[in-house]
Amino acid sequence: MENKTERFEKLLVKNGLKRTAPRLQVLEILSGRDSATSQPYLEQVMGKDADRVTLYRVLQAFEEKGIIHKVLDQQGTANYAICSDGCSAHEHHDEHVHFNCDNCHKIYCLDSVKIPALKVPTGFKVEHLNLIATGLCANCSDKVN
Amino acid sequence: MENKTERFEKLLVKNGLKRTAPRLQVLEILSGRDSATSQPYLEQVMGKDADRVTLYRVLQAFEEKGIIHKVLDQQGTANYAICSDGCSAHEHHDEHVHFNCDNCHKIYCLDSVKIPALKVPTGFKVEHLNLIATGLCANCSDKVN
DNA sequence: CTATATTTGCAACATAATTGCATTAACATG
DNA sequence: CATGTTAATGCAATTATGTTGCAAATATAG
Repeated sequence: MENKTERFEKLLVKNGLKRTAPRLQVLEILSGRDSATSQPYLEQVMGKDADRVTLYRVLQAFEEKGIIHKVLDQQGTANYAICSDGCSAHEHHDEHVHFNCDNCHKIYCLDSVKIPALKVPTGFKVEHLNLIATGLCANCSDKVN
Repeated sequence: MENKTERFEKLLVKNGLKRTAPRLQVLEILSGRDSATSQPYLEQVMGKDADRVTLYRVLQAFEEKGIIHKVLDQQGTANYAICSDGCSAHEHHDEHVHFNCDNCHKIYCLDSVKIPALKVPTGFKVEHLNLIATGLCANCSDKVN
């Protein structure tokens, strides 16, 4: 099996980004979680390993290259998840539903749930659809009920 | 025909809010626009008529009472629109699609477009759905093409 | 008109994001 | 593997955004 870090390094190179510590660290963290990761959380986990500004820039670069995608939760906080294959600098294909749990506040990418096509008024040209469901995730609905 | 300001005053009273200048002004501005209005825009338009803090509080009060609803655009900026009838302090019924124009950045409430029901993985309990479409609005797709 | 409770505006504070720039590190090249 | 070039980082300073406490002002019930 291919080494994870190795995969990340290739991913960076493929996108013309240098293989630096903060970038690899961000990829490690994001890949180790089952839900999207908030900017504040990343900041906290990275601690003094990287400057706050660097984190902003890493995330921005990754998003531009299509390595990660941003999801805003109901509070407007940015959350990031690694894109599935098929995203690129010019096109994001993250049109799956996101689920924002009211209890644990995690954001899940429901890759299996596609957003249904939509009929909009004449004149409007839909480019992307962004659907966020809120409620209780599988974990929390167990615990709460 | 009933006077607009009069209607707003009733709306405030009905919700136990006092009929103050900043509140009426916010309602005037919001009602005079065909799309949701961003917090920064409101701040700018109100200028020195009301303090920034007052605006925050007015918007917060209105949202709590179900007079307006908040929509976050793709940048995470708060935008506000007057609720259609049927919203109250305890329940918002703004589950229509919002359209965020990439060109003019306006946010339209597509009241006529309902969000289709969704099939989510076992365990997830959906409470609310929030669908934002991006692309070109009717105005801009005219001009651009 | 007056008493009372809300609401406002100000000031201070707290948090989040952005920019410019000098230093450092990656890596292509010879 | 030394080194020049370019990209990336970290720091400091700035700007933007949001929050809190409190005194003064104002809406409205009586």
